Amino acid sequence: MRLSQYFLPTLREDPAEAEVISHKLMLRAGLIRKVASGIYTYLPLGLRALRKVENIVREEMDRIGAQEVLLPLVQPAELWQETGRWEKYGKELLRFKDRKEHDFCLGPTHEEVITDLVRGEVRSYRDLPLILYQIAPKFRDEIRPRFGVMRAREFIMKDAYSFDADEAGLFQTYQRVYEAYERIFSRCGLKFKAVLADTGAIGGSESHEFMVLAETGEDRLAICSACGYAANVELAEVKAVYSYPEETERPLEKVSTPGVRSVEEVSSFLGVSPSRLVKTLLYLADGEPVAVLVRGDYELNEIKLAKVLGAQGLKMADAETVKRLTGAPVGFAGPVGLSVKRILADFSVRGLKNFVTGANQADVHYINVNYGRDFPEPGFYDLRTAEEGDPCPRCGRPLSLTRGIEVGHVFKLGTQYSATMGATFSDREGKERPFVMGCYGIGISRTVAAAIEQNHDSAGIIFPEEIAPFKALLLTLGKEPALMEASEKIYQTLTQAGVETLWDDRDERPGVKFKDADLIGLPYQLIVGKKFLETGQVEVKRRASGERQVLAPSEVVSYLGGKGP
RNA sequence: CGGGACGUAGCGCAGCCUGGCAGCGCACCCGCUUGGGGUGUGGGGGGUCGGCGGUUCAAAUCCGCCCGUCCCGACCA
Repeated sequence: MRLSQYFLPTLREDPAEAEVISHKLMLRAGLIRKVASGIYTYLPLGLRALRKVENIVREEMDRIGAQEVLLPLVQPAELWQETGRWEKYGKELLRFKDRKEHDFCLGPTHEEVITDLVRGEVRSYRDLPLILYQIAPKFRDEIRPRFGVMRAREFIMKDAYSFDADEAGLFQTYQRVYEAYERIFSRCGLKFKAVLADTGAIGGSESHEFMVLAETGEDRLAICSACGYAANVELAEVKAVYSYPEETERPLEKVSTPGVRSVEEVSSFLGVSPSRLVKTLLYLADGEPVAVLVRGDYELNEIKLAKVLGAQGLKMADAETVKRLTGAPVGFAGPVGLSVKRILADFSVRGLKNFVTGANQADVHYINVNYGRDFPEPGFYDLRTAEEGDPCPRCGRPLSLTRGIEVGHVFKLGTQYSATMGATFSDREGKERPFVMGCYGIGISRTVAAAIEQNHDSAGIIFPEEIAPFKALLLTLGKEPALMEASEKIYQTLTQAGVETLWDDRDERPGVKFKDADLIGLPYQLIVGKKFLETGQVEVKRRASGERQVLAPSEVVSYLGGKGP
């Protein structure tokens, strides 16, 4: 492709709307343009990168025997009503009516559609296992789209669904997909980690997330370098043992703490370490009030809490509810005399004596609080978020925390969709059984963004070779006929040899061409300029290392791995 | 949805407080110049100042409502 005719609008300056690096670079390098919040157009260069990722995914999915289909983006309400998700899914599901006033939605995921397809067509255990996948747009009306295509409302996803006869089959299929994912992200040139994950809204029994390691990632990961345990912190079990020195219980006492609410404030006001504070958090679990006690220096994990409570919907009590339950404004809740029926505590509170809590009264805290004496002993559970240095739940060595971008997610679904939708097959004995399902996603557009987040420098993108839109950029520096002729010849030769080459044949100064070259980040830059006129040699610069070497034009093709004539 | 910021040429911004000719840089078009890291120079085109309403002799500027965008928190590939 000749750059003089290629639709590649690059920007000199960072667009004001972009905050994270991948977003800035994708806009500046002419990969994407925004149409509305969370909705993007892919320009030719961006689309090529997207297609590279898609093709890797396609090859690896096909390799494990998965078959590609294309499911509709627009889906009828009836299917969603069958599984109950029409009501449960929430506002991310964009609903609308057609001209006949029938309800439809834009597909945020496709379990219903695929299960509907398979229940109609697959009758026998002989046809199993079956893995179907698609690479297609999804729409999720995210509350807050951000970071460009990293968290967009419309995005490209590969979603796969597996159907097995039994749990053992699902186990094997899950394993095969898991391994395919490892190959996919390795081939994309990414540093990633598969971690244990929560199953969230999709549901299911076991799940792993594939995380691209990056500082800007929205997820926190707990990793054990000793035994290889890796989990999203939202899930990571805390097995810490808390040993508190023996203390005699001192008399309960009220202290005046005017306007002092947060753990930090109380801690510095009373001159007591946050670990001697117990915060009382009020939640509504399916509408029922619950109080949760967590040591002041730890963070409550809402996912763990929801699981312990078996609650579908869990939300923090709003200021009014807090006032109603405690009789005090937010910031002064405590377990002593609290009229909430259910009180839970994190293990970190067990054994703690003479701690500080709110007194359910404005501007007052209690000191020397002891459970069992001042309020009934609560049930103790693992309710806090894992922290750096907590013992690994598997081997006990200290965990380290890092950040990641979720690019893939695999779930064991079991029979929850097939059973509710009546998707069954005949087993060997002729008995009807529900399919045992799995589902497997990859954010294609997010993978491109994550790759850029992980591979860039101050000058621009450094595309990993496998997903680069082109392999090489040929830069012609100058207008002399000899340069243009030689460049043309190199360009033709490379193209014919199957080396995807973009030729910067524009009438621009060298500086402009170099800046754009580094910005768009193709792996190789082939420079034909003054030195070529002097020596007849082409200078090859690797974008990643900056390493340069000179080659005769005839050597360039084989250097870049082109096919011979 | 709560909290914060912003909306002026394609992009990045100034002007607004204190109402009075709509500006700067980049990009774009024409000329000359230059030609290995965003060359220099001369000329030129491009604006419902987010929208609607109000105040005023006069509104980008003051007031009200609305829309949009971005950032921070609860969702997810």
